[in-house]
Amino acid sequence: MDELHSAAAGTAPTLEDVARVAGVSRATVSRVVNRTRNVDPAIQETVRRAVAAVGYVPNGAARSLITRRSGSVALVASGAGEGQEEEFRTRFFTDPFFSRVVNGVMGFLRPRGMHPVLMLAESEEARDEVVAYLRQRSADGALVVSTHADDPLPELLVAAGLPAVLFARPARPVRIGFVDLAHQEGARLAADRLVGQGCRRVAVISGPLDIRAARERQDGFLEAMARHGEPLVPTAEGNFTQASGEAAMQRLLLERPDLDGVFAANDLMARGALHILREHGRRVPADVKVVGFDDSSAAVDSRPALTTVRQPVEEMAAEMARLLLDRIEGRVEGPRSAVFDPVLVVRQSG
Amino acid sequence: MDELHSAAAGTAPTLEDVARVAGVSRATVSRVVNRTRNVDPAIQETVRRAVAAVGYVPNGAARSLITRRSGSVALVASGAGEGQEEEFRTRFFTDPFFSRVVNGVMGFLRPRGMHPVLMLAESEEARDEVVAYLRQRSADGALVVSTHADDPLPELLVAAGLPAVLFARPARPVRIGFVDLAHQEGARLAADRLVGQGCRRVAVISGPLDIRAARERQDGFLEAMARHGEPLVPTAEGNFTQASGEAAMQRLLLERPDLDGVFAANDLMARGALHILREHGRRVPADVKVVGFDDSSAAVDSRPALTTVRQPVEEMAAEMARLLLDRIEGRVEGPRSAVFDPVLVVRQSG
DNA sequence: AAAGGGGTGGAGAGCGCTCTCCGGTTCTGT
DNA sequence: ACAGAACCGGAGAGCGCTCTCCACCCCTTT
Repeated sequence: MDELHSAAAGTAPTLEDVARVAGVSRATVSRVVNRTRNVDPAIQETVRRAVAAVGYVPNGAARSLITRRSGSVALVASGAGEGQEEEFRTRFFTDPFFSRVVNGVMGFLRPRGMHPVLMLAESEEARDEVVAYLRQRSADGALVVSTHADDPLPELLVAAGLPAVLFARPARPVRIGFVDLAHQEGARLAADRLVGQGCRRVAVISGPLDIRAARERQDGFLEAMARHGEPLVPTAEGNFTQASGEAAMQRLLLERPDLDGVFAANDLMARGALHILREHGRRVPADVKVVGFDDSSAAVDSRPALTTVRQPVEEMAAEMARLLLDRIEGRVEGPRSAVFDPVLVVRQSG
Repeated sequence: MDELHSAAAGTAPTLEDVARVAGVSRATVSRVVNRTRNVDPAIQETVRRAVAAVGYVPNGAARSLITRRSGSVALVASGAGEGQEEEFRTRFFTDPFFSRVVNGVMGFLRPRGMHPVLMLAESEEARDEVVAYLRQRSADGALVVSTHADDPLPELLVAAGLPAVLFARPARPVRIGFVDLAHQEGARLAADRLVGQGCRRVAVISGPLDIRAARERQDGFLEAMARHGEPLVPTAEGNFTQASGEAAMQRLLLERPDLDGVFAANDLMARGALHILREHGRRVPADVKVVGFDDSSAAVDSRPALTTVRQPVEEMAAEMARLLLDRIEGRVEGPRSAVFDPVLVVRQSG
């Protein structure tokens, strides 16, 4: 009640107010509130009562002015080539990948009292804003989900001495931490599966080859197929959207009408392939087997449900957050990284 | 170069440093940086040069300590009944709805130099944290995406006198702004469409009926069907996930094997219905017509693509952000709201 | 019993910024 | 030509907090 009253009074109570009510000094109240030093239990109780009475909540700005910590981290969606900003945004937000990253990051940050601030860095202006935001200490560090190979943001952050961790290994070697997946290994799992299921004429729907992960998935797959004695595998490039997967599948069917296996570099494109295959009268998995990548919600939602290579995005995002907090809180010095192992998840499509 | 140098020196330059280099007072630098009052052009130039030379970026905490603005707003996913926290999170993050809200909110906030901080309020503890976060002025207001009817968060925010706007009209009348859709009207569009396409035996897959929007969509549909002389329409309740839509469709087919039209309260459930219908040998739209709701990415991705009722989530989210900023910046006094009109989007499924 | 040590509360100095005043200069009006 | 207004830069007070000292008390040690 008092709380509401003082809130309605328009002027939020300060440490000073609590101190006056409790009959102690500002410093003592601060110590009780932050559990920063031993305080006489009786006084502690008095202070807590006073805090409750006036409805005190510490002012974040005043606190972070001196602690030099904001309690939040920037979660940055970075990438996009020149003039593709709009496309980047819609693609990024439509992909289940985004939600999974957010979910994983929040799962880690929340119990630690930290919060993610969403930012986009799809243009030079936006990148500068991200750097400025961090430099003005509005966030303690950055989690960067970088898609494009030649994204300049990681290097900008490193140059400015700002704590940052990437999702995906940077294209050029930069002194920065990251989490990543063993994409090639994942692609190998897909290849082994298709071959193991008796496929002899397989094809690949790749992601944009200027994205490292997309290239690694393709390379890993082709390499594994070569080892299986199939050096000639037709490929078609998509951009990780379902529509692009559909288009790629169309092209592959034209090129190789008798194909009996498809590896798509993500589930969304695999789902597109499924649609096209059905339209062309191919039964999956009877006539053609399809293996996706990611194990996103799209894999479960597809009919037939997708056999896919699991990328543990939530765990990776959580680890990314952990690496960043370790940096921020000074537990580690140099950049640290973690590479996760993919797992094959067998469902109906292959 | 200087910029990098001073950054590397570990101690960020302050207004004082810029003032010294420029040979003016702190106040003048502040005025130039903030364009807050006219300053002699020559001095402006000198100051700007000094700012660039030392690589100055204003400290956010110090600034917001005095301006009482943080430059960010909380974007809160609120709801979840007792003990359903986990389910709430996965459902929320899997639904394309979430991404669309984020996209719309960012589109509006970004040009205005504001940033969304993601928060979850699926438990009492989490709700208190959200309120505390706002009371400590770490965010200037809250955008609340509330799913559950008896969500206490809106009232908590109002009671604390905090600026907030909801996505969806609150269940109980609360003095708070919101954006919403004319759900009943949207459902009517769906009913008219199905009847207009010759459907005589239609069924409804509804959302969770303790969610206001879900109930309105169902009520609106049933009412419209009654007006069309079809008072008896079988319904099955889902929870807005594809899996629940599949289960609901199964039940409806059992109850009414001869149905020729289905209205699903969102696209995800409609997609589930599509799958079940195909498994049961029903052709869409030849045998059964299906109309969804939302016009999310799921509508476009489905085969056949969904005829659906468009909810302009991005625009609504942007409007929600606009209403909040109006409140924060004191342009309006009381809570203001906006209700959007749905539009029928015709594709293949109905 | 005197000296030393650990624990606890208070005083006070800032963190880096904005903003109100104030004094000085230049412009306007009569 | 002179009063008054308009304009512009500087000084200085604080926003609300944390944190370093310092003073004090009580307990231990010789």
